[in-house]
Amino acid sequence: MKKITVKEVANIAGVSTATVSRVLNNNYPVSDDVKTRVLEAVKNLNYTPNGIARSLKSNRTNLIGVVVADISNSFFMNLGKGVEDVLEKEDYNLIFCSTNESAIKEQKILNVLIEKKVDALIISVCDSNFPMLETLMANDIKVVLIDRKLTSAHADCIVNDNFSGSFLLTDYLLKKGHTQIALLHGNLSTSTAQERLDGYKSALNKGNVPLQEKYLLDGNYSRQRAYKEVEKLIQSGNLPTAIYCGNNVMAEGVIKALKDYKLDIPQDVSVVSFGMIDNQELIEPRITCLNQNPFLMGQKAGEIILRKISSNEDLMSKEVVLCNEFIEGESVKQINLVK
Amino acid sequence: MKKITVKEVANIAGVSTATVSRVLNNNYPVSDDVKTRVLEAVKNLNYTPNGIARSLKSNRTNLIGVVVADISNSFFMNLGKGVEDVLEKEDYNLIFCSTNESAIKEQKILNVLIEKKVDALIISVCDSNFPMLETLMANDIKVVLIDRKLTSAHADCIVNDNFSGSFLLTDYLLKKGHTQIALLHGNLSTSTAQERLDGYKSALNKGNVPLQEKYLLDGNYSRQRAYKEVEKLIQSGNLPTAIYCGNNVMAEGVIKALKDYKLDIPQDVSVVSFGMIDNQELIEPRITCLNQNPFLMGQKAGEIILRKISSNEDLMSKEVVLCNEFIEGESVKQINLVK
DNA sequence: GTGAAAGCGCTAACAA
DNA sequence: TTGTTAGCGCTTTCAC
Repeated sequence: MKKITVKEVANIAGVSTATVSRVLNNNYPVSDDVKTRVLEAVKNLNYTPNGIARSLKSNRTNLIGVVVADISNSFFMNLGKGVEDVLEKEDYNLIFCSTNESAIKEQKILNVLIEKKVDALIISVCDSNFPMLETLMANDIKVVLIDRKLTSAHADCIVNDNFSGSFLLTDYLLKKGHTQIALLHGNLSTSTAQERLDGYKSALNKGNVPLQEKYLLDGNYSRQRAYKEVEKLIQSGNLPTAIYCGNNVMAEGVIKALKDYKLDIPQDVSVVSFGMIDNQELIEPRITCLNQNPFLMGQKAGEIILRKISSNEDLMSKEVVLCNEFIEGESVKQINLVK
Repeated sequence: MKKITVKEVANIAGVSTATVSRVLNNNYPVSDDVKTRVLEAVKNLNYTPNGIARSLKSNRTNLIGVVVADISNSFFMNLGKGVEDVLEKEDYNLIFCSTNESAIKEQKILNVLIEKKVDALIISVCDSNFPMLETLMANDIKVVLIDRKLTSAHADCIVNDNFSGSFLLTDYLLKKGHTQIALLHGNLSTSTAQERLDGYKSALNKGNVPLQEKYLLDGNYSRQRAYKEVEKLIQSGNLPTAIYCGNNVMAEGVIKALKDYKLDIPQDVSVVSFGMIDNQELIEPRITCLNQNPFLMGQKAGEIILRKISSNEDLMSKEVVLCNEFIEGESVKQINLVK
């Protein structure tokens, strides 16, 4: 199998390689006669240009890295779909990568993506301290942070209003009479987990409900960990009246654990979740939650990327904060207050 | 920002570019002295090799295209994770693409992937007639078909035992006394939908139950379409005693529709599904289904890809058929037979 | 309007 | 063990 290159096409069409390129890119005047001859040759030879060679010249790959914590979490999946929705129209291709919340894996992935010369990177960092940002920028890779932001550095980012959302959920539980509220939080080195923790604390504080260390549980944004933490609560006899799940997958783990231990939601334990679980509408009881919009997040990220790529000037970096929708289900019991 | 290349590194280290390359690739003898000098320079300059240039030379990109029908279907998502599980160890990166069951979109995606010079392609074709196969092979791209196979051409593929699985599910319904069984099938130009239809027909035939055209519903593997088809059944008063859902997402649509119309599963209608829905274990009643193993499918595909890439000889093309696990839930009612 | 030729950054054959 | 150089396939400047 012989490889077909511009050279072959040029030979067949009886023109130079430069002309072939001009016809294909349609960016310089070419006589109609020559044009048709070239296009004919292209067709006959079934020629496809080599994108790699092109990239080497142009310094653009049309590849965008999308790095998230957990590719099997539908939240990140939908986020990716949002990005794709915007970028595919512009003929970009996405490389999806999953860090599994490991900074080491993240580091490795980023190095590969730098080598691959992705034009831009959309990343959900697994630590709010992110030294690689400079390296990426030094390599002329546009970066947009998504869902999770950094403590210091200024970079474009799209995030949720985690603090307010968390405050709202906690406050809702308080209003329903709960004071024994466990927070199953994610990896605290992420801004999302940290801000949700802050919102929780703030609501408790406002409600004059003391914070109890035993109710701060680290679920590491993992279904399994969440399951185990609930198991521990049950076995220790420390069951709170409500569990606030820090994200969708942990909520799934919690619901499964309660189900397995024959505890009823909300009769035995109330449950709320930051983020909606898969097939939420098919599950009884409906879980009261904050519905994020990862697809929209992805779209916004895609749009920013496009803007950054096209306008080469350094735009002011921008923080987009998306609001969440509160969905009231039947997963929280009204507790009678003992006055 | 100056771009760092082998040249810079060579200059700083006081050696030739060839030597730098040799040190980096560690494939030719280099004196220890030189080696340390080069590595030092690499470190100081914070040099990362340009993978594009490398690819142009080596004719390998370490990029694998994964083309599926619907990236938001967890079945394909898990399939992708399986592929990644095997290939990431070998430093391959995946480009995920979604055809949305459109042959036109598929065509476009494939052309892009050819240009991008992916080393291999894992694809769930949206039509069992797949003329692009030749073009791909002509471009020296290794191809593995996944989940769906072709009518004619011989290509490596990993598929499910759709016929037997479908027969089993249908037969199960028959044994439970059902004779009015609607099949909500997918796009019949795919082998999966076709084989499942065949299995359904075959079981009916064996059970001496006549096939009823009105119960062959095209859901096009879409949640919305499935929902609408059920709505139509309900409104027309033609409700069968059982609905067999041709895949997981259609099952979701069906359950949602029945729920919205206040029809009880299994009291009013029985439901079975080819493929397990998301959070199946949290949903009441448990849906009787065939549990596929998309992750394993993905792994197998990854393994075949690796084998094809490393051994350059043309191996016999191979068809791997995976079996499914039957999971009995409580979504099918026993119907008393009128003798 | 078209061709010749340089060069993107890297690797490998050949020389030394 | 190390350096020189050609060339991967394409685009684009410069000349005609």
